[in-house]
Amino acid sequence: MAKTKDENFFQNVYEIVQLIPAGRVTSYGAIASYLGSKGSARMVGWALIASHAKSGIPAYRVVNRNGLLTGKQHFESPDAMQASLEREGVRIENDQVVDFAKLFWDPAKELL
DNA sequence: GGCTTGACAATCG
DNA sequence: CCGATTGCCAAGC
Repeated sequence: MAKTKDENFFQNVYEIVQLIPAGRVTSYGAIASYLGSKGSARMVGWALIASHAKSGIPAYRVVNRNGLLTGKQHFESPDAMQASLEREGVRIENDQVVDFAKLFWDPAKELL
């Protein structure tokens, strides 16, 4: 395996996303902050796009700060993200996670 | 090597 | 309350 420093950032994102418990969600900013690149939540989103090439990355558990399924458009189907979340017990309303504050999973705290 | 884009976030109007 | 703008950082062209 070619372990280049560049993949480090992506690898970190993949690991965190896979560590998200079912029925829970987190935000890009939280992951970015945990990685140290706080403020650059976009990088997390970019890594998630790359994660699409790799199976086993539940990217649907990652939503924006408002709990809005902004990235659903990047899935096979715009409804796949919501359907997957609802299947795990997460209720979605108007493309937004219900009780997002309760379901929010912060790696900096949970993985403390 | 520089400009553009982007699954965000925060602020301004 | 909602639309537009800026900041952030890395990848793509």
